[in-house]
Amino acid sequence: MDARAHEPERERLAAAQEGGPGRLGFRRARALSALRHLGPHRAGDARRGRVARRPARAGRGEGGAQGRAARGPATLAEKPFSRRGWVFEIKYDGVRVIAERRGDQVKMLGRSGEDITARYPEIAEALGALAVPHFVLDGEIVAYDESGRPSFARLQKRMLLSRPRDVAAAMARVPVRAVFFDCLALEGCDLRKLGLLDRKECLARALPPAGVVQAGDHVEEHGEAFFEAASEMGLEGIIAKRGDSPYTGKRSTDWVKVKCQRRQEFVVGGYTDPRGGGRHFGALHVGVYEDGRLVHVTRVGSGFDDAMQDKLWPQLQSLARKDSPFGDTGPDTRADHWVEPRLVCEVRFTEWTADGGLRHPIFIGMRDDRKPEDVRREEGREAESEPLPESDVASDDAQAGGDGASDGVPSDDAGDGGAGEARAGPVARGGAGSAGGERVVRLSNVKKTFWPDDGYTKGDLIGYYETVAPLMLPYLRDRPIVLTRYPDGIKGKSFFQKDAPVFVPDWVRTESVYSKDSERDIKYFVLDDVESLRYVANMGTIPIHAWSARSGSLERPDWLVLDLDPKGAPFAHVIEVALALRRILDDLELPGHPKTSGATGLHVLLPLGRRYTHEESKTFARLLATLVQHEKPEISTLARPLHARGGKVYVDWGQNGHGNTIVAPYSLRPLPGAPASCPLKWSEVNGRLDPARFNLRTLPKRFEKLDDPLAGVLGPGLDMGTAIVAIEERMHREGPP
DNA sequence: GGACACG
DNA sequence: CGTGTCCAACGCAAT
DNA sequence: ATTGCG
Ligand SMILES: [Mn+2]
Ligand SMILES: [Mn+2]
Repeated sequence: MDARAHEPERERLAAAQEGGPGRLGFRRARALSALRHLGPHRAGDARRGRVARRPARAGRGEGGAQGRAARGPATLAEKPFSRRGWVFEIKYDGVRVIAERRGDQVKMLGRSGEDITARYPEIAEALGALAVPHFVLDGEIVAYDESGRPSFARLQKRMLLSRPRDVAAAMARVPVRAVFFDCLALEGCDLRKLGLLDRKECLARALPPAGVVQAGDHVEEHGEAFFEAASEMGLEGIIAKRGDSPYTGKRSTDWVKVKCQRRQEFVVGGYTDPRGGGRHFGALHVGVYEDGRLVHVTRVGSGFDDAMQDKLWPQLQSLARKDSPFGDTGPDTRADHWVEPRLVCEVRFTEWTADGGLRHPIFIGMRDDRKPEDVRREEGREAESEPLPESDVASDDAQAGGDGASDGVPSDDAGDGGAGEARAGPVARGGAGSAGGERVVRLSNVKKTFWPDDGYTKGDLIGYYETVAPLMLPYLRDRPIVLTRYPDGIKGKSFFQKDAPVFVPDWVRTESVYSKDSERDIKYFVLDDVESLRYVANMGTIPIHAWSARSGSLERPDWLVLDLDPKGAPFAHVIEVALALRRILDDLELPGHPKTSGATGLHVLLPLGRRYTHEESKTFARLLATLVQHEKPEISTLARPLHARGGKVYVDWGQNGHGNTIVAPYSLRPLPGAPASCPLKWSEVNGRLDPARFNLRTLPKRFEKLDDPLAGVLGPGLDMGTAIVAIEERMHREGPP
């Protein structure tokens, strides 16, 4: 999944080391004579300059319960060190594993000796495929987050599974690898009495340096440079071990851990102006007390969201003062503003710099349980696990938390499901700014490829929406919408966005809607005009999802939607179900208009004319869906769980509640070919219908000479009362569903 | 994509 | 300048 | 309470 993505980091680490002081001697351990007959794992493998990979740092503070329990109470060092005879390894944030292979038999044991082979079948398989048929290895199973860093939170999604079904499903979502750092036995030789370096030499002969199973890297002697590079990469930490130590498998006092991340409280003494517009402030000025006076330490501008800025801003205003509380120990320019030093915040960082600043400061949160006067520079506090502080003697029980980085791949209807990988794609600066109230979008990166298979760029995306704006805007105007953003194109990471960030120019309309769930107002985008549409397109928005209700009548939807979702079912069946629905609507004298979802499904919209509530709409939709399913029981279903659908078309009536959305008519989809959700005439709903034919390139042409077939949806609404009478008559004729 | 901080 | 880090949803029902 | 789904 992400193998590629890590390569650059690996190179960086290697480079950082080579350039480092004294250049690292990758002294190869002497090959063991007993094992000389084993060739190197790869032809010509000198393992030169190979260094650790694997960024780390999310997840539990402590390198995983497993590691701790099994590897014993390694002491914790405050500072990295370099020492002859010592070996330095990356501290992986994973789960301990002992893997044994005897010919065809592979067995993996967890920390307390439980058999975890079935839980990680891909690793067992990779071990079974190695050239060396007999071994016992000690290592760590690791999962990675989107940006390629080890994520204990992700790994937990697999740690608890046991049913083969669940495991198989999770394999695709949470790929894992195993990194081994020790070799207990190889080709029948017990290696446990050998020194660590010798065992690592054997390890390198059994395992490749990269892959689903890999030999963990290490360097000798030069711990500081290694630590430096590890910190640079955001790794969790390093472990130092004596190079000549025999295998103990258990507690080892000659192991020393050094963590990269630190955190402590700081006093807020001011803030800077934001560089762009939008935010209240750019960064906070923070410091600590030293000999009774407040000393400036750093600015910290990363880590708060808009909500935190909003919360902080009034407090900063009320504490405003003219001169710097840091005296002459900090900056004082026109862009700096000062406050009474009464607020305390917590900051995560990698290290103190020589001149008393911080490297990589990240704001964590405000702390009101700490008096500002008590805030001093602390020497030895390393960071705990990120989401929740946790006692050191943690058990292995799960706790979600994590960085909340759900790989939100929007699906809407019959979705692709193609989750994006984080790619090391080209990065470019650029801005869409509000030039003094001027309704002009400054487009950025218009040549960036968004659909690599088709060669369409972000400029094409924006151009498309500009072109179809006259057709599309009637379905967007006055409506809260939800963006699905793909800033790096359809293969990149994606996310939903409801709340308009503070930096959007004020000429883009927003509508505040209270969210019960998050207990706050969400400022939804509202796209009333082509400029606003261009603005969100420039943000990398591909699909636009629209509410069925408009501002001013948010509880009274304009339409009802029935969503026909295949998901394995043949498209011909979708057509057949849609036509059955149409016959029912005709029978009941109800209006209904079809559109493609843009993926593989069809939407049928019925005008409601703001006559009913969302609840009423949903109830009526369920009634209609039931009639359809009754009409086509062999090929349609009302069952939501995928496994219960049995290859039938899902008649989804449930997307008619408050706050539910549909892919807006004419909206593009993040799929190869750039298909659009395209309104249809009923006469087009037949066996020759191919949804892929309506796309970024072709759709504008289609509507040059075709009126919007969906227009009726915004017209007079249907009458449920009349329809229900007709339904009763129909049931008399045909029997109850 | 856009906001930071850093080198 | 370029680089890296952080942030950007929610409402359900089923188990 | 956690997950699956859209
Ligand atoms: Mn659908
Ligand atoms: Mn980006």
